[in-house]
Amino acid sequence: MHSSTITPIVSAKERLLASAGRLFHEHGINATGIDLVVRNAGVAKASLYNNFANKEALVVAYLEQELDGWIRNALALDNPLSPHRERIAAVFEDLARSVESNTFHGCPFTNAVIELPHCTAVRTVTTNYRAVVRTHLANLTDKDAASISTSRLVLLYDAAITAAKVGRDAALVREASTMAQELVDAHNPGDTQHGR
Amino acid sequence: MHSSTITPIVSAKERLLASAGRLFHEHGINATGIDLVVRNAGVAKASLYNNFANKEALVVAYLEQELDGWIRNALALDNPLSPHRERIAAVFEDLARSVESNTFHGCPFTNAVIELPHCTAVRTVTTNYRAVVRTHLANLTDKDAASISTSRLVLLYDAAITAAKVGRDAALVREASTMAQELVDAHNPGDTQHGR
DNA sequence: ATATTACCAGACCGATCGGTATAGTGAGTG
DNA sequence: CACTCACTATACCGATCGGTCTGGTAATAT
Repeated sequence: MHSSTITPIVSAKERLLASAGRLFHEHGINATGIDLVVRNAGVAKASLYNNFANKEALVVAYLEQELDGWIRNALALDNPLSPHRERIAAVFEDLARSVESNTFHGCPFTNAVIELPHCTAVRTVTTNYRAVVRTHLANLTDKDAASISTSRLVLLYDAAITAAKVGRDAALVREASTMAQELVDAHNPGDTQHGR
Repeated sequence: MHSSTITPIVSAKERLLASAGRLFHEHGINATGIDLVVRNAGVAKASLYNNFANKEALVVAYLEQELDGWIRNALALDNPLSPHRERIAAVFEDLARSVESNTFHGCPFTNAVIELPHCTAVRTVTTNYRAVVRTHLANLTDKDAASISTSRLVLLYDAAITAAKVGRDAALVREASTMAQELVDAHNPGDTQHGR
């Protein structure tokens, strides 16, 4: 296929992924039937099975898309010239904002693992996601990814998401943010330290 | 009904709740059909609908049973004569053990909220559960339930559970435990303080 | 001109879902 | 004895599930 190919404005595959992204995330994976995904995408059912082997493959593609989005968002939020504590705070602040605007429906990976506890493909993508989060948090503090304080940041991020989704408590999210900043401060007594 | 009534060794309702407890928790609520619950309980389908209005009512009863079990377990684990930090550590240690023995399938309330995001009855029981947890953690440190450090303990408990279920990482659970103990120590400089 | 490709519309499939209805059993009570 | 009550067993219901199949259209490639 050459670059001159026009094809539809957006391909059936893209529309399906966009539809799956909305529906799976807002209403859950098991509660979202294939027919609904297809109708919502404005696409023929056959187009789904031309692009994905089955529903599970669609779910995995959806999660990979979410992982990609997480990375993009994380990089967009980060200012490498800011002090460590501010870079960390930005991560939590983004979460707190989405809780308050009621656009938060939980971590797509956690939700997927809970909805499909025996699906190994889901576990694999989720493991990738968690590694990415850990690495990113480590980068924000210029710490080795294996360090104890990185584990603590991961824990606080887990906590904030659960408190947001299950507890519906933005104050808890902000408290987690405070804890994370204190953690960074404790390891960087010089305060206004900068990233790479 | 007099006390002389024998009835079956265990009633159909009890067997249904036991069956639901196992299946909902291990395989998820949506993945567990009514027929399976009934068969696993060794009970007639009609007996289910004689005791519960519908599946949702069974789910709520299951969660109430889990809440009851959580409280009983928490009290059994607690030694009010131990120092605060040990009382807190016991909560996390119990969690870490169940992760390592692969008997941990996540928080039933978190799982239910994610599986049935639009069910208000599930939200209600879950809110109760979270209040119970908060109060218990506050009691373990003799702190006012509204205090900041109680919020932090709640966050660390959320974190430990998520790290266990999604991250499958007992080391993270233990790290959360350490953080909780440090938190208690910081607020109780006299160390070997005792409860009520 | 022809073959291929990507797509749409929708009928259709067997399986399973939550839930109901029918019929019968066995122990406890008046 | 008749009656109730909790229970079992199973057939059945409409709806929906994930997935397949047929048939047709429009654009591209050779």
